[in-house]
Amino acid sequence: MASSTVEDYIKRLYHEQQREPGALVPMGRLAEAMGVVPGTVTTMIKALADSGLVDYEPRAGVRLTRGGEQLALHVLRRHRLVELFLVQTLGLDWSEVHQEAEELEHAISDKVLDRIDALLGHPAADPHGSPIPRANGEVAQQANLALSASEPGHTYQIARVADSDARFLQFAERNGLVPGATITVESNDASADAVTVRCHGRSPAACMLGSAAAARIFVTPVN
Amino acid sequence: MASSTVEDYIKRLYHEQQREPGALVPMGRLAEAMGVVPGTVTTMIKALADSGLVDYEPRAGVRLTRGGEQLALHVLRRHRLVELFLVQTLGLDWSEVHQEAEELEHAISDKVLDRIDALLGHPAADPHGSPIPRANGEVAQQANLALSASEPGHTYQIARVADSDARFLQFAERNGLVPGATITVESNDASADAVTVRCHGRSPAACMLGSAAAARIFVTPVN
DNA sequence: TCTCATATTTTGACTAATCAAACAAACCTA
DNA sequence: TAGGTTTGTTTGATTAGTCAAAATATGAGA
Repeated sequence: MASSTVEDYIKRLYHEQQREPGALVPMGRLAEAMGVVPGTVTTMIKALADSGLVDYEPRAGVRLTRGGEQLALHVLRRHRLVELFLVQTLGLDWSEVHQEAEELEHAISDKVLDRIDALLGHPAADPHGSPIPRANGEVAQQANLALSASEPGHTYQIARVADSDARFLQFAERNGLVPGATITVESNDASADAVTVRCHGRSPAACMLGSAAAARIFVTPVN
Repeated sequence: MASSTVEDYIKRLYHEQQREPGALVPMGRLAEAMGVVPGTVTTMIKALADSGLVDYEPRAGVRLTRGGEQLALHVLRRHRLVELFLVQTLGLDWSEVHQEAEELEHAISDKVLDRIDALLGHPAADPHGSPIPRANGEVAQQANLALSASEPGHTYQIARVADSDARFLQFAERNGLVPGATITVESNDASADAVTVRCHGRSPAACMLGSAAAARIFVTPVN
């Protein structure tokens, strides 16, 4: 059984790897993501390499093996099902469930997870729009077009909102920037470092986001 | 924050102390209950004494302080609410929830716990009939008359069934020996080391339990 | 009250995960 | 390509929790 620390490293590595699939993740990046000093990551990664979960290339970086990826998907499935459960069944706010799920994902058995999955009707995505991996390790491809890279004048549907910052999620919710919402990009000006969007079916006028914020919202083109 | 190991020691100590309130629990007993060697308990208890959770009398035993008891009740509240939740909301069998709750009780936040409490309608007892401590630390007194100490010919209501052995719980359920059931003791013979009970409103004839099993069922007299 | 069995404590060692700080390699850049 | 910066690795320590086995205290019986 993988310890919850191991699960966290593997999950984080999966996450970092998503940005550039197949590439080696540098140790420093993983250290920052995990909130530990680089030396700790070196030690840990060598142990994970010994147990076959990662490929480690000294001084270059690290990458999940197939087995490591399966573990990551398993953890992610737990995390995302728990998040949805907390919103759907217990009525928590989507901005707070990420933190809660960080703990619960390590404590939940497969049996309980299956019950939750059934109770929720075998959902495909968590409250932030991220796909929930199936028990067999399949995952739907997730939307990867960031709002910060969108075209002015075009219309999109929000697919996914990065889930780790509670403040940002509250802001997004207040402005109707939630998965499923249809928006039109009014401007996306690199020099102003900002994006303006109009949210369909909403009374308030357009809202503006800095590009750092816009980079946390992922969309799919409509039509 | 108490680690989950600390929470386990405190919870176990509370449990051992229930048998004889106020008495010192010998180290050996706690070691056996925790499944560790005695030396480990000595070390751990000294640390718990330093943090004010227990009173430790070397070579005599250990006892919870008021603060330790509050922590125990808090852990127990989580444990029992989780058990009931698993039965009521997720449909698990009462024989399997104890194990599941052992893990979950350490991972659940107060916020989630409150939601569960509300969802279940602020229940007073877990699926095995043990009282659920209130958030403020109050607990109802639990039934302490063991079926093994019952009087032949008398009628009782089952209040509580010890929850740790899944096999026994399955047996109890099959025979209608669940909290709330009304039973009449037909015989309780010390020399035969067995108790025979008739379960009201049940077609099968009386069922028989060894006194070790009967000691795990707690009853309250009717009339 | 002496002795022995039993319970408890101590000591030394181990694992997992971490940090601080010294060290080494890689990589720019002039 | 020589130097300096950045990035990564090593080393030595630390904390929590544990075990094995040696040492010690307690209490009960003779």
